[in-house]
Amino acid sequence: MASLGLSEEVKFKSTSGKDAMSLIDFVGTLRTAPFQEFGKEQRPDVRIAGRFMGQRGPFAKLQDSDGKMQLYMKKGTIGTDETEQSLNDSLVKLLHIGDFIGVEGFLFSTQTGEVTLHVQKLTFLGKSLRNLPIVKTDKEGNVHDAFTDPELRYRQRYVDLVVNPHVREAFIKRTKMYNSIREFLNEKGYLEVETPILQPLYGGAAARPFKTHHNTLDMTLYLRIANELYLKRLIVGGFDGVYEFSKDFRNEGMSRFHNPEFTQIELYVAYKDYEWMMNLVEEMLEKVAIDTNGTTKLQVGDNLIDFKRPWKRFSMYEAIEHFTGIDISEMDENELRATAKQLHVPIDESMGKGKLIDEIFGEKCEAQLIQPTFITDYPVEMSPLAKKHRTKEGLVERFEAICNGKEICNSFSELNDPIDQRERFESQLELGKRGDDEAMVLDEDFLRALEYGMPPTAGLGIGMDRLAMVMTNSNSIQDVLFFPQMKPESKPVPEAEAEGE
RNA sequence: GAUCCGGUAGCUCAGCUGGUAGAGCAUUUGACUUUUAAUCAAAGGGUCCCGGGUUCGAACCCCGGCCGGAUCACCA
Repeated sequence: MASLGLSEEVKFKSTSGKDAMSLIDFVGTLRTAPFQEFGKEQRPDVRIAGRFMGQRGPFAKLQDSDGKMQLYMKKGTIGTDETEQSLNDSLVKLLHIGDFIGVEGFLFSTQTGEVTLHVQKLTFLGKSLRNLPIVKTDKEGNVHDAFTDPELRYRQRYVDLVVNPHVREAFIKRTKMYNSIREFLNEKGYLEVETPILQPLYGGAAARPFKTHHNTLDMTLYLRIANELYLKRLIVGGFDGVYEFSKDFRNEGMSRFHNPEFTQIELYVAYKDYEWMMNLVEEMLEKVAIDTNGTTKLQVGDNLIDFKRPWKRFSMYEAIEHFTGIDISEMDENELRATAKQLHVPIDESMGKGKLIDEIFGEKCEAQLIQPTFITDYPVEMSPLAKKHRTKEGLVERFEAICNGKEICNSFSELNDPIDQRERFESQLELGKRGDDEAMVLDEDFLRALEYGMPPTAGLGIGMDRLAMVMTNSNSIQDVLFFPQMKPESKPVPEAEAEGE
């Protein structure tokens, strides 16, 4: 904590007559970025504002949202008369790392060639009472005293963002990713929509929900686990293409790939199928890679991943045969069970045919798919909302894109046969009765919507956090969420409370 | 939920076999008005995560707990 009292600082400011420059003057005025390409000649009347980030002799660093700029604050030169100069010299001595100041002066290039603002006017704008961790980088690019403790970084993201430029860059990339997708979909004429987060029935995925209660209606509501069923209602309503960036909530385990709240984009387009959607995904994610990183080739961990079209496509059976040498396409449940055992895939007795196939794939194939790859044609048991395959018995028209060993999207030709959909829900209910707590619940209103008729539709869901991890080369979902979920800090009981009321 | 690792100054970390709590940066004061992580000098700064236990003596050993990370499990 700074020993300099805040009141002292404020008093100083109020007596120094430095309010002449209004705050408005710093809003929307020049930032540091335009000056980084500065040449040799001086450039007058430059005004910037930001955090004071330390001083050595007359040279100081100012940091704003674009980066850092050097200031030259020579004693006795800031201000128009001696009184002001003397006050400013005192103010400079009182500055603390993290304080906000506004400065005005002329730009010049120092002996070492660094673009520097020679400060002629100085305005105090805000006080920092806490010591920011000082991260320094030397000529070789080595980082000293980095602010690295993950717990502190996540709990105090504001500090992380101030002192770790790579962190803010990752979040800027995340936003670019959203913008890129919006631009792509809007250009195709699809409508960005919003649907309920509080839902009386949770559907569209298999997951345990968060449950809450509405007082006035006196009813249970769930935080959505997906928005699929609502977007399809909109397709029934006549929109040709709708999408939503959807914050979804799943009351399940946490890991470096799972946060209880996360974001998916879901897209539904009428009169299309999953083949068409595969092409859209390739085109869109290639663009996203370029828009976020300037290239289709991204270094992710140890892997160089190339989003350039076209991507490899495997059916799930082909993928399993490719990685295990076993053709399971004609096997019944008992043969699949034997095969899983032979491959040392952990299984249990409750697993049906579809689950066994999915398990073999997940265990033997998924992690080995590094380059973006489409896996198509999933078992019908795993996909109660997907349309049955037009030629392959027991399968649905579904694909996932796998990248860096993880699923990044899921898509199918949507089931638009209301009778089939009712049967699928009913078999989900059967699974539920047999103890599958992930089985979907039957949504009568959704079925009613389908009964009015839904055009053939292609649907897509992309895990935005997973995609952001790839696009920013992040190892944990926490690195692409500003405020990842954490347990509360344990606080010592304040003394006032300990003394009683 | 399981296993492993970690928690010491604002930050990054040392701390040996259990024996007075340490460094660098940051902060404060003074000098310096210069450059480019780190000028010099001095000073201040600690619930060693919490609670028990063992011991003459615990940051260190033991037990329990809290928080975090990794891996696994779970999660289509």
